[in-house]
Amino acid sequence: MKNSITLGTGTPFNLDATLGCGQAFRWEKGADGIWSGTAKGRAIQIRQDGEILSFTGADEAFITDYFALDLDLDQVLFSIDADPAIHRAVATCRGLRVLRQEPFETLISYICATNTNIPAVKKRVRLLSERYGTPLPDGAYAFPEASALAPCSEDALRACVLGYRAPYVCATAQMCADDPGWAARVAALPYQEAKSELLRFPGVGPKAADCILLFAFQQYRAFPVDVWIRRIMRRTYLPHLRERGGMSPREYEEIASFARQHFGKYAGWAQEYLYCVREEE
DNA sequence: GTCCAGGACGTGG
DNA sequence: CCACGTCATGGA
Repeated sequence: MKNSITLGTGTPFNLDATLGCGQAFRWEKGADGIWSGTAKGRAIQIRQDGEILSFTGADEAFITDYFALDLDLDQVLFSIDADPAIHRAVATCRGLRVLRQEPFETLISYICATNTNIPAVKKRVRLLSERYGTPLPDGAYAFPEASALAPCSEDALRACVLGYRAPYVCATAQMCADDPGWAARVAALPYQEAKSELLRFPGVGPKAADCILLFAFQQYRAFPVDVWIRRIMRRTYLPHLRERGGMSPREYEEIASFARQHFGKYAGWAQEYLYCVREEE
């Protein structure tokens, strides 16, 4: 590995938890302990040995930014540590960090992530990249630009096993290609307005919008509620919620606003720690 | 085979 | 406002 960063004791970091928790879909861990993946047009390999982070394909500034190593994690964890349940999650996954991902990739990825499971999302994103992304070293492919995805037919996208999501990806990619400033505009807005902007994209509902805001726009009050998080929140904090069933917009907002009140302005980080330790039953 | 998954959308009440 | 059915796909 060409480059390295030595993490101080004041910079807790857990590479496995960060790349394995399902926030990014383009990383794989090899048997040698090395994670291989792509981010923002780079093919990167990275491994962690205690305080030593070794990597190729990017410089120290890029790695520091992508993994948010410049953020005071201890202060974040202290602020969300509101009860025994989140305390346990933090103890288990300590060092998990919310990435700073690329907006268009995050937007399309979370449209592909509706009503499905993580392995299937990874396959869709991989196929989109291999077929419409720029080749990178070592047989990797960058996630395609909006201008590369926009001309695709619905059938071509359906062939990337997008299923019924194909027309959503098609229409959203065209909107982005026609409006290259969309991400900069969203980045400049406060949470609620930014969320309203994202909800204009076909295939983006409340949950996907919150994921995009959390993972690509550093809107840390965003609290995505999927079936896992709903289950955890019902079991731990909101026992009056129905046992199961779909989530109405009202219930989604009830859960998310409770989380913001309970965990504070870094509720999204709490969400990632809870999601990381999710269990069946 | 059945059930479920990082849900969103259209329709009818 | 709400409830409900539907939408492909793959893994358990």
